[in-house]
Amino acid sequence: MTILQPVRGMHDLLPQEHQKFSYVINTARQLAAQYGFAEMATPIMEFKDVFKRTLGDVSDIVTKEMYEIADRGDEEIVLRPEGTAGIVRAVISNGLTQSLPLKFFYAGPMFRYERPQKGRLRQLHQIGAELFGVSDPVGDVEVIALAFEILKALKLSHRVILEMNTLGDDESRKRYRHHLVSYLRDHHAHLSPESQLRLDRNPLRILDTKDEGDKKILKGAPLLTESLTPFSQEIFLKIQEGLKSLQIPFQLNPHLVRGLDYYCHIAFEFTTTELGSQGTVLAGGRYDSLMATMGGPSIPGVGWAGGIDRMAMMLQEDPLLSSARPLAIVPMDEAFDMKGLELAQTLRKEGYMVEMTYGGGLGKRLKKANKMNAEYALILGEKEISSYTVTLKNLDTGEQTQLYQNDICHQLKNKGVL
RNA sequence: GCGGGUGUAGCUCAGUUGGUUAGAGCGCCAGUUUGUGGCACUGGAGGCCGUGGGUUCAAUUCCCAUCACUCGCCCCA
Repeated sequence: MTILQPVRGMHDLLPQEHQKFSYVINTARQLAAQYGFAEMATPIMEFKDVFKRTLGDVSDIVTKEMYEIADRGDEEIVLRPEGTAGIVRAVISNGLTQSLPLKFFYAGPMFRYERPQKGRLRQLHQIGAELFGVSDPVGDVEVIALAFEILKALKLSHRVILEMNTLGDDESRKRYRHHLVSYLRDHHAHLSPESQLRLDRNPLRILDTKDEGDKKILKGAPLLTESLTPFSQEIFLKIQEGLKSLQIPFQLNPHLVRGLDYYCHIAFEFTTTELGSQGTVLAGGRYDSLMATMGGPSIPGVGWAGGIDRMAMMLQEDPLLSSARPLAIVPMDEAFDMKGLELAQTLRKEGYMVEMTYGGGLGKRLKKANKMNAEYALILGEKEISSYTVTLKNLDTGEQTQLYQNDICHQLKNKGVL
């Protein structure tokens, strides 16, 4: 038990859980396609630089949460901690920027060296969508709409809240940072130690502190909205109007921020209270300067990433998820097993879900058929073989009928067995 | 990375004020039923009491460490 443990923060996805995973991914995949987001996949490993450039040298993700791989060469290689940087890198390295806009969807594992908790694994899984080359707020709305529809399709939309804020353009943010820092400096002594640190490094991050003392101080702090340029204000209003006209509910949260410099304008998060402190289910924003920061052309982008693990956890026992009931092939003796498997193959070709039963006599095999939740059993014994028939038994009612082996699919359909 | 909690059968959990063979329910296997399952009854298998060390005549129980999980912080999806 001890030695055979998985690596810390890595989980096995057993069938029951995997089913939920697949359900989340497939639902998202299907909707993304409908919205014109083309699925792509980038490598799980990237040069460290890809993330250093995009996430910045100071962010926690880069400074302490990356899995670095000992490469045989001297390259600094890491397991990707998030998806956007890899997509942007791929867009640049493959020269995809010739025809815009670009819309991409992805799903896959990410790795962060954090202390594990429920809903926070070291190997986490995300779905994500990115839209490049559209600076119009309608693009933001479309991207958010996709996220909302996915959550809705998963029946989670009424259990999450969409919180939104704007970070404005560079000028707005610069102005605001100045106001905020000068306000907080006056209260420096009363701030929490974390916030005191962030005051120099990343003052905007103080806004979403969980420290009660900090929160009190922040009540009197200047708001970002007050520093917004008219242009930034207009953009934010357009997004809000767009969401309203698509009937996507949202709440403004002036304290919602992003720590990274390339983020601008909209920042949004779908959050829940059902998962304890790991409440963010899906989050995103606009990152107009990211592509240029990485050394590509200056192309605006907006996108989001959603936590599959967290969404799967919120999924109720959905009847859609419970697997369909198979037909069970029940040879009465091992001598008829091969005959049974042939029958199984015939039926599978017609699209039936068929399970073989192995070992034991009729009683034991029916028991097994029952356990696999089969609706019908197809029994093959001495009598059946000699008369070229199969006994069809309804395992719910116990009712039995004889079918001819020839053209069995047709007879099954006549019996209403689909 | 910081602080708290937990770790006994496949699962959910009792229990041992330190003392021979550690229990229950569910699940699993078998039998009652060798051409008829579910239900019922009877029986059975399954535990280095997370791991390592210490204290002790004796540790699953007490102490320390460690690993994993978990709650909060940090951070984030």
